[in-house]
Amino acid sequence: MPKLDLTTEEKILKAAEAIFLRDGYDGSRMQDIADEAGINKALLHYYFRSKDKLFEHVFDLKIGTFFPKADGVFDLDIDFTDKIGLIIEGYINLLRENPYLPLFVLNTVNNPEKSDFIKKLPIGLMQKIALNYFVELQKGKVRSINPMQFVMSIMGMCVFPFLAQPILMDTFGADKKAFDVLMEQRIEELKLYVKLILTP
Amino acid sequence: MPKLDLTTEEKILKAAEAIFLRDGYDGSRMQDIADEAGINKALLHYYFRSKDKLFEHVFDLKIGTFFPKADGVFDLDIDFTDKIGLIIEGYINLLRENPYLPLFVLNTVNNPEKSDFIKKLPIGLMQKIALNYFVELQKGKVRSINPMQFVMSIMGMCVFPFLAQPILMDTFGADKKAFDVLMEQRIEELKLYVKLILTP
DNA sequence: GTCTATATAAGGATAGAC
DNA sequence: GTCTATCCTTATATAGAC
Repeated sequence: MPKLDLTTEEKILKAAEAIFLRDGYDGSRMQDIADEAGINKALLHYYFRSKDKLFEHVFDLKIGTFFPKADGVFDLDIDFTDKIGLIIEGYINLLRENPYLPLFVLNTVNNPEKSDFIKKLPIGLMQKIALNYFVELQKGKVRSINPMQFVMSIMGMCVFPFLAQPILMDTFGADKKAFDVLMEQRIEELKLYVKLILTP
Repeated sequence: MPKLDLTTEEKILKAAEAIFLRDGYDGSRMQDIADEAGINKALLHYYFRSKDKLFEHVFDLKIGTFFPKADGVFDLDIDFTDKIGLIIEGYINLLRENPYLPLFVLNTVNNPEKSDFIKKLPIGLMQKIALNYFVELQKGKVRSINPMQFVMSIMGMCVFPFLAQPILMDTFGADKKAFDVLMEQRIEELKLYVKLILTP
């Protein structure tokens, strides 16, 4: 796959992203990245000095998309339940574009040598959801639950199918297309679950 | 940590499990496993021939615990909702004992070179849940949802916190003990969610 | 900036003594 | 069965020509 209109640095980052996300940090070879980029190994070091540094660049570029992006949602004049629904919809659609991202991030933060990468994660939305939940609870518009447990549940329900994609595809005899359809349908299913959980 | 009352083979398997689960296949070194077992590298090969073979032994030993074990549950004379509740309780308690297991399994099945390990997964319970769900649906005792999506959701809600444990501990400023308490509380929270989702 | 060639180290696997 | 010493391949990283 030629990327002739990109600068060398862009070619490297794009290739590194593909390889690191597919094979993980330990499983990736600088040679594989060079091949994917259509250049040679030495250039990787010329641009990024080391495998570690290259990895960190890739991580920084992708990290913004591990948590759902939904900054404007809480300014909308709709029910809290519908706001959560919009976040879920945006998140699943984002994961459909980046199916390998969750495993990549979770491996990184679970790697004892890379645990300080946790600090890079944008966890603001998680806290924002919990905060807004309490406001709604005061108004008596949502059931009394544990907001941390709720947020973990939302993320788990959105992320897990992508982590387990190979298992699910094998179990259901599905291909990539069928899996994607399943994820598209999942949006409405999860919106329903959220409504049932939150409605008092 | 000495394990003097174990046979050498047991010592190796125990050490290999610890290292493979912590560092993953690619991140693990035969030397690390030997050190952990208190023996030398050569013995690993004497007993298991290769790193690949050793890994497969560890995988086979642990794989039974990736999916919840709950064979007897469906014979009990209780509501379907309560059966699911028992499965969740058993599963989360199992994960509390094996917090690294989900990432280990998911990495393995997502590894292009180990994708045939998927065949080893005991997915029987997943199908059993879906099957029993349809029976209950006929009786009108549960809401009409998509059972596959539901099963994925249950697993995601149970498993995700353990995958994201380092993030959660950092975010909440919690230590291992506090995290474990959070997971214990999670059992009842998830039982509530299931009840709200399934009750017509 | 980009390449080829090479240094240096790490890691899996084996040989052979005990 | 267990050890030390070593082989051999692979991988990161650098040197130096163009």
